[in-house]
Formats: sequence, structure tokens, C-alpha cells
Amino acid sequence: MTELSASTGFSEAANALPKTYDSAGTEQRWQKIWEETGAFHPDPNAPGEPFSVVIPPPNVTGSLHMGHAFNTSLIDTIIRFQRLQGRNVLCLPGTDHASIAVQTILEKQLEHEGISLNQLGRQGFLKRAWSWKAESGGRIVDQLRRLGYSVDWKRQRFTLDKGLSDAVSQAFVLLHQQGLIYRGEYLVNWCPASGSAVSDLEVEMKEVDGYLWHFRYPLSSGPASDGTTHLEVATTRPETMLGDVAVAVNPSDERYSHLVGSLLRLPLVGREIPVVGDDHVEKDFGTGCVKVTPAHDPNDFAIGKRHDLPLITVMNKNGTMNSHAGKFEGLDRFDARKAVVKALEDDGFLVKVEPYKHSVPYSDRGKVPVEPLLSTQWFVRMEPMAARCRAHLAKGEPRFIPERWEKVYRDWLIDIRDWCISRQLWWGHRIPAWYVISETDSQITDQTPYVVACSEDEALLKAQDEFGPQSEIRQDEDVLDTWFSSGLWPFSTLGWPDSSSADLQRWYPTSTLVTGFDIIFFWVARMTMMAGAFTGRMPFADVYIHGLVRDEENRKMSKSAGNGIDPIVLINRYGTDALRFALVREVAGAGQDIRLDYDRDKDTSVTVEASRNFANKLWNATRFALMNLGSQSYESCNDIDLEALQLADRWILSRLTRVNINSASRYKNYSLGEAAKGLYEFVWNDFCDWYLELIKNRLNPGETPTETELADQIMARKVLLKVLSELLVVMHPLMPHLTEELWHALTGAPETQLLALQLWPKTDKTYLDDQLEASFSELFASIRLVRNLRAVSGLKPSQTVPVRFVTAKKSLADILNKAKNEIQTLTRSNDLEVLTQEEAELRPASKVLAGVSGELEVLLPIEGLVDIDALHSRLEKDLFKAEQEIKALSNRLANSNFVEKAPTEVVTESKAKLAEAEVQASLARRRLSDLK
RNA sequence: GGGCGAUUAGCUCAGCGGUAGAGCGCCUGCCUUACAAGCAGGAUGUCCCUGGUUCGAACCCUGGAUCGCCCA
Repeated sequence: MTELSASTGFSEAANALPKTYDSAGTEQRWQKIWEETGAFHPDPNAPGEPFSVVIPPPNVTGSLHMGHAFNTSLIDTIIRFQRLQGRNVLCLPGTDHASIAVQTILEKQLEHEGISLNQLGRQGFLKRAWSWKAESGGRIVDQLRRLGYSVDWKRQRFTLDKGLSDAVSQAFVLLHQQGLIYRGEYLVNWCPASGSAVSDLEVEMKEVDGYLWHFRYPLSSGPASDGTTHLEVATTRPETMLGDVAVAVNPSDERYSHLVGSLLRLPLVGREIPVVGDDHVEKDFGTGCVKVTPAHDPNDFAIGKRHDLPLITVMNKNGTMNSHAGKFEGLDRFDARKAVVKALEDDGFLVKVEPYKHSVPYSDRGKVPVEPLLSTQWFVRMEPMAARCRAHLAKGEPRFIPERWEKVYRDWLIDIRDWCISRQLWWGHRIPAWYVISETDSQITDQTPYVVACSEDEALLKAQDEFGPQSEIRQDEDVLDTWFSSGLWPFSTLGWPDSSSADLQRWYPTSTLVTGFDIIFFWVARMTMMAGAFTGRMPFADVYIHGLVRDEENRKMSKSAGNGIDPIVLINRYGTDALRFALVREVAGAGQDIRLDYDRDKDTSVTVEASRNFANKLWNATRFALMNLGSQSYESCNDIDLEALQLADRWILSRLTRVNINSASRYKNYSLGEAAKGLYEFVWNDFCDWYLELIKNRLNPGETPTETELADQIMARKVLLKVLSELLVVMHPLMPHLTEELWHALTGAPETQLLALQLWPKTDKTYLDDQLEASFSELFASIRLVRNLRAVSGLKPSQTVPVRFVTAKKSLADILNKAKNEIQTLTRSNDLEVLTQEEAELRPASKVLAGVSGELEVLLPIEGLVDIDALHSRLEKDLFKAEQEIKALSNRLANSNFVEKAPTEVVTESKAKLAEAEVQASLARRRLSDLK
């Protein structure tokens, strides 16, 4: 426990605190101290059960957005909690090179500057890319710091670091050795905008309004026996007809089956193409005849395979038509579409055009339709890797929270297609494959032999060994898909492939992965597959999946949509802790998206503002405590005699213990929103509204206090210290800066001693007292009743009044009697009595203010100066409510089915409620008649 | 075509078998020596529709509507 110079004087500390919480100064100061003291730089040899997290590395594409702030808030809350639990916590930060995204940004810049890629060259381009990385990465890391992220900056990694790049080469080599990586010519998703192949996951299907063009393909040998002269095909992509190699019909389609085997003459091109029968053709779709372009459509590619058809590619990689397109060569694919339609129409082959809604594959990054294109690429064989993941999943590894995401993950691992990993880009990990060029006259073709190795030297040795000492080699020009390196992140960052790495041994597998549902396939599944292949284990025990941050119109926030909110703007306005608390508090248990309100003109958010106000509430509660703690030593709060406590003390300690236990289990079980909401209620309602108000008198006993009063003051101070100091620890994961600041103010601990590294307060279940809490609920309701009565009848707030409570309920009378002093203060009463019904009857029946609630009647025996009408309507409302309840309850109890079948507790409870409502109604009736 | 969410107070969302809750907003009083970023009091709902199960349904089950997402 903290050493504290006994009487430094809390009031001095209080004087040092301004009236409102200044987030900016406080936050940056603690961020600096945390980092400089190495608070979050763990030693692998330190004691404590390990707990580790690798953060989802942000792309170095500019700056952070709200989604990162959200993810960060959740992770940091979790790891700070685990640290308070005494675990040896590593949270490893870093950034991702984001191959295609960064290259796109840079190419745009170059285009803007009028510099061509060829001019700049690969090396020149990479130089620019690295300087962009320095700038963007630096900005992102600064932003992460401003979120108060308790990560170990000394272990910060970047996916293109030496170590991580070596890991990528090693992984590639190993997969290749195992036959899981292969090279070959296949139809891939070609993004003409970025000039690269992309994976299936980087393609998004979009519904677009297009047309269905119907064309006539004539039979080349004249009319058939039944007089058929042509077949009609329908297509949404006329320009591809230049590459048609067949027309397919369903063999069971009576209209066409006899034509299977006949030849058609392809219009414009003149090529003879066969009619083939294929079961996959839908008879009911269009005309039932499908043009087959195997080199430009995945389905057609499959048909082509089945019928051994040739592949004719009619486009270049930049999306223009090539020499196979004849007179259309050089046209952009969309211009070619118009030209082809026009030509077919002119030649009389166009039958009709109908508007048609269909799905078009778009490139995620390039924002243009992808072109299925035949090209030679590198692939990872997915099925064996997925099978291993499925086997782990069957054992519950990893565990998904919320559970439903497990199904999403599992379904994707079934029927998985191979992963195209090569990208025709410069920024990224160059593929560690070298072609033996001496074998093929330095022309690299599909048949060129190659070697795969971790370095050029090693590759050369391999090549010479295999192809002779004269062998020359040249490295593949392409880079790897960014997700290839991201897949290694949980272990490459910890030192893999060096299995002797202390970090790897200590912290791998990691404990929890926290990420958005949008990258379950891209990232989570890739990590589990890679980890399975290289470490034999799943890379994390738990996967906590959260939703996305949406804007006020429920749109996903993104840079491209231009609706992103810069978290720093909100931090500047409200403080980091306020933003974090607001985000975490919004999280629902089921992992829904969260919607953040934001006024773009004013840069304000009422959600975050509410959290800022909450921070200020806690700030002022602590300030109040400091003003009232006198010379009470901080340590003394550990010495509390439960028996000697006042009821209010025992009540707040019961509440504190409860919130402590609940918070711990909620943090642990990823119910972070629940944790935040529970603490908000405890701080604001229980602690500030009730407890602090209840003890104000005891803290200020006046000029000449009695010995009892002094003892009572000390007691209140001790409890106040205990509650507040524990509360600050429990709140710390959610509002780290504020609580660190306040904890230091309260404990006087030196800056070298940090709240962030304290231990979670021990709970003592003997403090829990259900009955007392129930009694206090009744007490509070009674106080509210008096206040309501005062307000409704227009009494001045400053006016003190006598108060009479009348009740037949013993437990209630009991607590009211015991809390007389407090009630007087909280109701501005100068004279308080608790009476039985009989005692009340003996009083003169003068005109009094009266209200009823439950089995309690409140009388304020004063006359005049009150609003009788308001009081009257208030009582009538009470009566109406009571009567409604009586009706409902007696109906229920009159139902023999209910009495027989409902659990006895419920029946008893209903009877009790009915009795209570009846008392309330009769009280209200009597008071109403008194008023007349 | 298959699947998954959502639909509750003006707004944002909790609740998930025992006759509706929070924050914000709104109304009425208060500059009460921690906090006006505050205090006290108050109003506000065919819990999307439809059947069904049940003594009892916002909650469970059928069917449907609307919005959103994922996969093909």
C-alpha cells in the first residue's frame, strides 16, 4: 500500500484541483510518465500469469479514424483490467504497410505531380513510400499515444521491418516446401485501376442497373434440319463476345439439344464456335443459350475446362482491348462495349436490349469493376490449412465472443477457395522466388524454373546446385498480399521464427484478439491458418468481435465516404477519457455496431459530452472528498470496524463491494458496456447523489464537536477514503488518465508509483447486505416522496418544514427512525417524527400536506401558502394508479389457474402487492376527503 | 438463392417469461460553501405486425413487414 506522508493535508491537494477537470494537461502528462517510466514495458521473466494482446495494426494510409479509437478503447480497457489483476501483461503495438492502399495513394500523388512510375523506377518509388510511411506512421503512433494506449512502445513493430520481413520469407519458403504454395495460370480478379491481381476477398459484389443484350449467332453451315438458322444469346458484357469460343445449352433442353455439336459463326470475328451441352446452363434464364468466354468469366472458365475449349483473352491488363479484339483493339473495355453493340446492330445481329439489374464485381480498393483475367500468379492452397483450423475449432479454439461469429468463421473455412497472394505492386514484401533465367533466355514464362529461398544468396546456391554452376537468377517482380504478413502478426512480432525468443515463449499464444467483424476472413482466419501451419497452435485463446462505428445517418465511417470523424478533434474538445468512456459505454453485449452522434458544423457530440460531464462529476466528488478529509491518513481506511459503522457507511460499502464484483466479472467477460454503465450509475447515483449527501453533516460537525461527533467524523472520512480509492482503481480501465490523476491527489503517491500498476481491491463479501440495500431503497423513496410533495405544493426550497411519516410497516419505520438526521438534512425538515397509524390518529386533524407511496404516508403539518389544487390532483393521480394496480392484481389472483400454476413466490408477491396497493388507495382517499 | 442482425420514450440504446428502463432532449423550481459540465422534482411508450405456447409474453415459437450486413 502507498506510503503517504501522514498529514500532507488533503485540503492543500483540494486547493490544487481546479473546479473543472482539465483533460488536456492531465492526459498528456500521464501519457508521458507512463511511457518514460516503462510502466507498460513488461519483462518476460517477471512473475505473474501472462496476458498478451497484439493490436490490429493500423494501415499507414494517413491517420486514424473513429473505428481505431473504438478498437483501442476496448483493448486498452481489457489490458488495463488484466494488469490490475496482477497479470504480466504485454500489449504489442505496430502498424501495417497496407501494400495496395498505400501504393494507390502514392500513385495518385505522383499523377498529381506529373511524375510517371517508369520515370521514378522501383527504387525511387520505394524511397518515396518509406518517407510516406515515416510521416503517416508517425502521425498514427502519436494518435495512438493520445488515446492513452497502455502498449509497450519499445516493442513496436512494422510489417516491413527486417524481422517481420524475414518471417514472411521464412513462411513462404515453408509453405512452398509443404506444397501449400504454387504458381500457375488461372483466371484471377484483375483490378485495372491498380494494375494488379486481387484476392476474392477484395472483390465486392454490387447491384447495378445494366442491360441485357440479345444477339443472334448464325449456324455456320446453314439452316438445321428443323429450319433453325441461328441461336440467340443474352449477355450483360457484349465486349467479351470477341473472346467467345462456344455457346452452351442444357443438354436436356428440347429446344436446342439436337444442335449440340453444330457450329456457329461468331459475328464480327468470323470464328467458328461449337454448340456444347452443359448441365450447368439454366434453361429458364434468358434464351437458354449461353455464350462462353472462358478467359473472361469464372463460370465460362469452368465450362471451358469441362469441354476442353480454348482460352482467348481479348483484353490487356489496363482494361483496353488487345489484338484478339481485331478492329476494337486499343479501345477501353467500356468504349469497346458500345462499339461492339453498335457493330452488331449495324450488321443485324442485335435482337433486343432490355434493362437489367445484375451483380458486378468491384475492386474494393480501385473502385472499378474487376476483370476476370487469365494470368500467372502465386496461390496458397487453402483446404489443408482450413482443415486444421476446423479441427481446432471443434475443440473450441479460438473462442468467439459473441458466440455467433464462430459460425461465420466456420462457414468460411468450408469450401474455401485458394488464395491468390501475388500482387503486381512495388510496395510490400517481394516474393522470395527467383527464376533461373539462364534456362529460358531470360524470358520468364510459366515454364521457367524457379527456386524459393529466404535470401538471394541462398537462392543462387540452390539454383546452381540444381541447374548447374552457371545459373543466373532473377527475383520475381511481384509482392505479396498484405494479409500474408498480417497473418503472421501474432507470432512474427514476438520473434518467430526464432523459437527460442523469450517473448514468444512467454506470451505466445496470445490471450485475446479484439477486432471488428469486417475482417474475420481477411485477418482472423488468415492468422489462425498461418499459426496452425507454423506454430501448431491457435494464435489466441479468445476473439472478441466488435461492431463498426457508424455516423449519425447509420453509415459506416470511412475515409472514402468522407464521413469519418477525427478522434483527435473530439479528444481536444472533451478529453480522451470522455471519448473512450463514451465509446465503451455504447457497446452492447451482442457486439452491435455503435452509432456516434456528431455535429459536423460545431464538432460536437452529445454522447461524448455526457461522458465528459461524468468525468467532471468524478473529479468534483474527489475534490469534495479532499476538502473534507482533514488530516486523516490514507492508510487508515484499511482499518475499518464494520460493527462500529453507521448504516449509511455499511450501505455504501455493500454497494461498493457489489459494483467491484460485478465490474470485475464484466471486464473479464468482455461485457465492457455493462461495466461502464454499472460504474456510471454507482458513481453518480449511489456515491454522489446519496452517500456524499448523507455524510455531509458528519464530515462537518461544527465548531465544538462532541467526542462522539469527532469519532463519527473519522469514521465517515475512513469510509469515504476507502470507497473513493477503490472506486478509482475499478474505474481505471475505463478512464485511465482521470483516475490516475485523482488517485495521486488522494493518496499522495509519488509519480513513480502508478495506479495503472496497482492491484485490484480485494472484496470482502461480509460487506454485502441485501436487506440493508433494500431498506435504503425504501428510505430513498421516502425522501423523494417528501421532496415531491414540497415541489408539487410550491414550497420554497429554502423553507424548512416539519415532517411526519406514518406507516404500519415495521421495517420501514425502523430505517426511517435510524436515519432521522440524514432525512432532515435531505428534506429540509426541522422536526421529524415517525408514527404508527394509531399515533397519527391522536393528532389534531389540522390541514396538512399529505402524500402516499406504498404503505407510507407523509404529512407536512403546515398551513397556508401551499398549492392545494396541485396537491389534490397529485393525490388523485396516486389514487388512480393504486386503483389500476388493485384491479390488475385482483383479476390475476381471482384466476384460479394463476393461483394453482404460478410459482408460490409469485403468488405471495402478488398478494403482498395487492395489500400494499389497497393501503395506498385508502390513504389517498382519506387525504383527498381531508382536503375538501 | 442461403444465412445473420435490428425494429422498445422525441433521439441513441439497455432489458429478453411476472403489468416497461437509462443517458440525452423536454417541462417546473433552484447560483443549497464538490460539481450550472450542477441540484431537486416532473411528463413521455398499441415494446414493428400476426397468430400460437403459457396462469402470465417486450421477452419463447409460427408466419410476415421494414431496414442493414455477410455469403453465393
